[in-house]
Amino acid sequence: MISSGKETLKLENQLCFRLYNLSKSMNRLYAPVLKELELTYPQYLVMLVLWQATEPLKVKALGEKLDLDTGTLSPLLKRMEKLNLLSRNRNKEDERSVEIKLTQHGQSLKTKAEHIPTQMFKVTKLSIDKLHNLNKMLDKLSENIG
Amino acid sequence: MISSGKETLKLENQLCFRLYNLSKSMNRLYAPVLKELELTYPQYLVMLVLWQATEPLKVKALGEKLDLDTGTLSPLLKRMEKLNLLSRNRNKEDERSVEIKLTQHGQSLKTKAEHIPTQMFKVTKLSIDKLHNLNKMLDKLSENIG
DNA sequence: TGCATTTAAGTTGTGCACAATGTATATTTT
DNA sequence: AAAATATACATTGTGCACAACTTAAATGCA
Repeated sequence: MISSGKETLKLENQLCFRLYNLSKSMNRLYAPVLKELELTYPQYLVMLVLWQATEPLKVKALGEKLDLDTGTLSPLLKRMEKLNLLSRNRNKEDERSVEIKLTQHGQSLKTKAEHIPTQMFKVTKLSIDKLHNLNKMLDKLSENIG
Repeated sequence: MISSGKETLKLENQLCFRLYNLSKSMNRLYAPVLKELELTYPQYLVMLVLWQATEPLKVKALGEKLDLDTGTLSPLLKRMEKLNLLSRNRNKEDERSVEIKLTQHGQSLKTKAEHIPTQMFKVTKLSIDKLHNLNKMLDKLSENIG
């Protein structure tokens, strides 16, 4: 039962705590694998977006895809530029925006990353059906609270 | 299909990205509600543990329940002590350990927090059955990767 | 055209997470 | 009992997240 009783304040009953812990667990799971590419987890997410992109992406577009604001993205992208993963250039047509492009090094990392999703899927020990089902439930939840 | 093909590196296909985003969304959902109690989300989790506890908890025990190490907990608990939420005292029997106890103020906040789980449950727009089902799937995943 | 408004990034400050290391106390081993 | 090991917590340093604010360029409109 869901009511304002004794049980509701128990840590173990909180969906948010499960998501918080799973997110941390995932991070820890990815960290050693990504270390081989010298990437942090958020940097990996940026790379995922850029590897898919067919043209330079503005910071704003990146932020929308990753649900991150410039307060997070600006320093993150600066660090990635320093690591020679990408370039940041002011758009000539609109000097407000900055275009993010992979460097050759950044592009070349894609090959080394291609095994990661499969490897991680195996670690979850989920069947493909269960994964799809879970994804669907999480998407629905995202839609409801996002 | 799961294989090392084109699709696997797509951001939208990553379970980890869903969890990462949902965790952030949850945080944002809780932030304004917790602000009324002057708590951050991790501080709220600490309070959930302490509100349930029948005796003072050692930092280590708290860390195990929350899956946080002392590098995170020590400064977090210090901030909470400063906010007059809890006290930190060296154990007389074992000077290595530190006992965490709620202050009266910390204890009194429990009443003000009692509406939060129910309120948050409503926001998710999930049925109780679906919530239980999702919780079960997430616990299973936790067990597999944790 | 001039000025207010909007838009795109960047900056500042706070609070986590966590790896790596340090410090002090307790326990175990010899 | 002395030395080695283990335990509990703290500290340092890096990298996010995000709120709040700033800066500069583009757009809208009187």
